[in-house]
Amino acid sequence: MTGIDDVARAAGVSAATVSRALSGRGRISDATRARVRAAAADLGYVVSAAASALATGRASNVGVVVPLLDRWFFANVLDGIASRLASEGYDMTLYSMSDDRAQRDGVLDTSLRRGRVDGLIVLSVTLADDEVDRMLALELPVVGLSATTSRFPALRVDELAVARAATEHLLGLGHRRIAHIGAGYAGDPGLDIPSLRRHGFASAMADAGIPDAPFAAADFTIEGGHRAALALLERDDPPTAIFAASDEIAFGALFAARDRGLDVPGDLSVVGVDGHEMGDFFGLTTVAQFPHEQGERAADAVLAAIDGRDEIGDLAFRLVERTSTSAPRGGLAEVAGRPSP
Amino acid sequence: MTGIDDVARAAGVSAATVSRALSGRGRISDATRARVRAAAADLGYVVSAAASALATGRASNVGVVVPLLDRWFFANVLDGIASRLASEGYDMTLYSMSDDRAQRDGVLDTSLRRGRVDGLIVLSVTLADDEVDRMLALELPVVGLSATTSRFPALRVDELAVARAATEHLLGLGHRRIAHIGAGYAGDPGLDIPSLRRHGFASAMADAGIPDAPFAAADFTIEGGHRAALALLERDDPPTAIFAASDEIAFGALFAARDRGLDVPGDLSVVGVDGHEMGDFFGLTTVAQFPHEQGERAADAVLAAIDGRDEIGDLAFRLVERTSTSAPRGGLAEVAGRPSP
DNA sequence: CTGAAAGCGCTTACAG
DNA sequence: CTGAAAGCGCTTACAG
Repeated sequence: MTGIDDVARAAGVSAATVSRALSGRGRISDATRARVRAAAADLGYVVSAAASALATGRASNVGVVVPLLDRWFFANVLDGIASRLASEGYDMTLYSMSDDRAQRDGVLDTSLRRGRVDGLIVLSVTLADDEVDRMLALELPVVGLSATTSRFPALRVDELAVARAATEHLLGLGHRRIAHIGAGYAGDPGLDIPSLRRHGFASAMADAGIPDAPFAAADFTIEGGHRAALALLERDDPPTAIFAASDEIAFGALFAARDRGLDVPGDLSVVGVDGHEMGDFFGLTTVAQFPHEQGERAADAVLAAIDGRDEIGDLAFRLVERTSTSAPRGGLAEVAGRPSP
Repeated sequence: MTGIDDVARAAGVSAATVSRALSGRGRISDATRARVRAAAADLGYVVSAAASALATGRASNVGVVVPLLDRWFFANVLDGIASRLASEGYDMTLYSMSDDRAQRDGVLDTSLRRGRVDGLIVLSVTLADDEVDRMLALELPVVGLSATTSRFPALRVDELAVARAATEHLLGLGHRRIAHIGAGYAGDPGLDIPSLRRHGFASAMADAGIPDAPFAAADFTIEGGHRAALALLERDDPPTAIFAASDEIAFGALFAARDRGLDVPGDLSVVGVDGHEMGDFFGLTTVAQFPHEQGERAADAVLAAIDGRDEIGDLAFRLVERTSTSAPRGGLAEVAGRPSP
């Protein structure tokens, strides 16, 4: 491999000067800098990551702690992180935290302690308190993305507002019998996403004068949504609209409507959350989140944190109206300028 | 940060001995080894990646070159790679090769040349010849996964056999009017996956005495499959079965059948390829591949290559029969023991 | 089996 | 603006 001395020789300067020319740090004449850079490009020389890291204490590498690495959403987040990091000259190494105890310990107690990274992005992994302790003990800048703990800074979307946006969209169309499919109150109700969405739904409904809006529990899958929606549709007063806590749940609800011979949106309106890549095909109205952009934001935030700056803030979302929602059949939709009684 | 000298002091030995005890290399008494390891565990000491890499020339890190990091399949492959690598003490850093020219150059000419990795796994990125040149110039062990070049070793599934399995499943059920939806002949027909699948289909049909089986082109999406299937179903002699080159295409075909009021599998059988996570919900018969296992195999293969060994071989696939395929209505299915005329 | 010492390839005060 | 030299934290022949 060609090293710094080869470049120094080719450019007729010392290794120190090569280092300065390439890193941009320290004063150096424009002429020498140009000569050195040309020589380096010529020889295809690139600074060794290990030597540079050892000498400076900076690894130019960011770790990303991910849950089961197999969800559509996370893959998109990763892509966003990677693209932003790359443009700043950082690499990205992945640490996957599954449910396997030994594996998690390995990540926290060994992998992450090797000093390979300058900072950490933690995607929404659910961490036990002692795991957070160990992560903080690393003394590394940490940025969470929808983290389920508040012990390190995290980018979040305002999930209460997300749920309100979906619910108010339905209310605005004239629906009153609106049901929610999601998960029950699980972890910290102030941070747990399913809890926040359910809470946002309930409070939007209450504000509209509908205190006990129906709820059905489901895990975040098509199957779960399908089953829950079927149950909801069998009630004596079936809902005219469903707010599903995720797009996959919503897909399940859409299938349930077809199975029951219901027209969407004529008989049943459905709105989801996520912006799933298949949503367009299903014509699903949804509150889209932007995983790729979230990844970029997270990358910017760690880089800022590594730099001692703070770039924590709220993440965007947007209601995307498609064909799965409309006014209820025979419903009294509010018409602009003619307020309902 | 606690360093090797702290451990040496605590254990009452030299740094050299600590290094030997922790790495397992070099002779050392059982007693000292135990004492050193205890001291290290006590202090939470872990060898610095940078220092170790610089001293040994080994980074204990594998690079994974990935295409647009946003497909379900790749996410699963990555998960497989990560889990296997982690258990061998290796980290995994990702290099994403999008369509952006500058970004690809950055990966090939800079990131990968930093010496951060001991080996490379290349997921099915389509590489230009000069890009392959530059990758080989790295002089790193490289293992491809379904690579579109034969200039480095790669793990592959026998795509001809995959297509035959799907087609023969349909033929065995008694279908004769079988259509294929896939992509046209694109790259190297001997390596390009869509081409191989189409070719496998055509040859299985030809072997069954059906030379010019219908084909419709589509990109590998639900929309593409939907459109192509609709076209196929409008023919004078619509197919009784469709072999789709991917599960997403197959989903599109399933939707097309519903749109046309066709019963699946009564009026139309559909078989896909992939083992998509939603396949079960759709009841889709498919030729499943195993992305997680593929990832593990790829990890094993680079590790072997780093070690100078060869572990290249074929990847598994399996026909998974669900409810989207059956004998054609009124078709003359072969009955066991009663061969058809 | 164990230690002292050189060396891995850079970076950065320190001089000049 | 530029160079000589020490140092980053390990590993590994070389002695003993």
